[in-house]
Amino acid sequence: MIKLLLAEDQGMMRGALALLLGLEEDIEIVAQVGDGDEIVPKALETQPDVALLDIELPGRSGLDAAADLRARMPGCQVLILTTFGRPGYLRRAMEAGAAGFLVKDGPVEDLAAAIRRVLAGERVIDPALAAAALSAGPNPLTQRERDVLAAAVDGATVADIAAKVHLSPATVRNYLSAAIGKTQTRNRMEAVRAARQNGWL
Amino acid sequence: MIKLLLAEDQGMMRGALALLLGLEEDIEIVAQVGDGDEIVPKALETQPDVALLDIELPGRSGLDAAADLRARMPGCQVLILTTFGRPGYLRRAMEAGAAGFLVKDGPVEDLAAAIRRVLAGERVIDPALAAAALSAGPNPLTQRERDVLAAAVDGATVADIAAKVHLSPATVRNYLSAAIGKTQTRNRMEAVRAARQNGWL
DNA sequence: GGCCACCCGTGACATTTGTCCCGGGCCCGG
DNA sequence: CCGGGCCCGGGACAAATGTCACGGGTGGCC
Repeated sequence: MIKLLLAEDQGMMRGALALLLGLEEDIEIVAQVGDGDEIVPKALETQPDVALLDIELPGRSGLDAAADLRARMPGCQVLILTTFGRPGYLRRAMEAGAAGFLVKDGPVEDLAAAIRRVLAGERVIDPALAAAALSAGPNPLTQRERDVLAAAVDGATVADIAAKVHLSPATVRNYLSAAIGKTQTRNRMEAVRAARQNGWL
Repeated sequence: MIKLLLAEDQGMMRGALALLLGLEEDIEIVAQVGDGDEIVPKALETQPDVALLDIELPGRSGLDAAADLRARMPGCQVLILTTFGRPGYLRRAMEAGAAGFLVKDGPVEDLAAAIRRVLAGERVIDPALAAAALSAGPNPLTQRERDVLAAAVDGATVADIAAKVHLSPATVRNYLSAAIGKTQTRNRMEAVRAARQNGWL
């Protein structure tokens, strides 16, 4: 019996997946969570064999939780299930020690199969996605550039960003300019878009 | 037996819901589509009793399709199922003649129940959402303001927008200014954000 | 007909944004 | 020790953006 932890914020999706996977004879859902902060505690409590994690969750990101989980429960395999097949996400998932990476676009049938393969020690990754991740190259943005860009997401002015990140306005503009240059874009908004698209955030 | 059409772009979600609803004794899925343009043709072909529609789809929006469907198949009830409980979405869904509006956050159990209630002639709407939709008031943006704002989503410059909408750059700036004023925001990005948040698009 | 809302455009203006060049500090690797 | 990277700031300048006032056109409504 494969013991499974399911982390997914959308109630309907979580419920549907739980029911679905529960129908499989060899799978048992031992925990369901809708918040990233609950993943590790619940896992330690219920000792699942596989953790199926969404990336974008309230609280901690599924990727953060994955790294933690690998460190604290090496026997538990991590399978990432996400809406967005962003190259940077895949890269970070691999660095966090995930064994597999699925996008929610694919057919449901893949899911149970992937869980079994992951438990058997295989790696499960969409080949097209892997190619995209490799061709995209690593994240060119520096830590501060990411911070500033992240603070600029919803139309904040330079002053707003400066306040949020505790920096001088002048410095903020310098970082923004650098980020715009590295992303090969023409302004803040495009830079944010490009960074998110690639999973650089 | 309730004949159901299911429109949802995420393969995994669509598959999971289909399997799930298929387990109900009184529900039969007669069609599954992942593209907004396929909704009406498929419905005409399969004659469902209820259409379960996502809003954000490739091709036509689920809301557009809903209006069409109501006009061409008055006997088919429309149930909107969406990730985002935006006031404007709910409003538009009602105007399009939808009988129900569910968000994907809720529990799966609600779904089958909602389908049956809708078929019985009831309206299914989250009360909190209804209140929000009423308090938000109607869409204050004019057609052109929406167009311009929509063209500005991903960081396009004034020149880009002007080209996309076939207007003078000066005019574009005026419309943007008006939209910013009406949304009570400080710049393009915030205006776009506010408009999307409210479902004004 | 007058009023009003929306459409489309111009010109002028202040502010914001993006760029470049310049400092200084820190730490790491050669 | 000397680069080179990242961190943090300042100043100056051109370009883009947001605002305002102003034209004219259309069409609906009273």
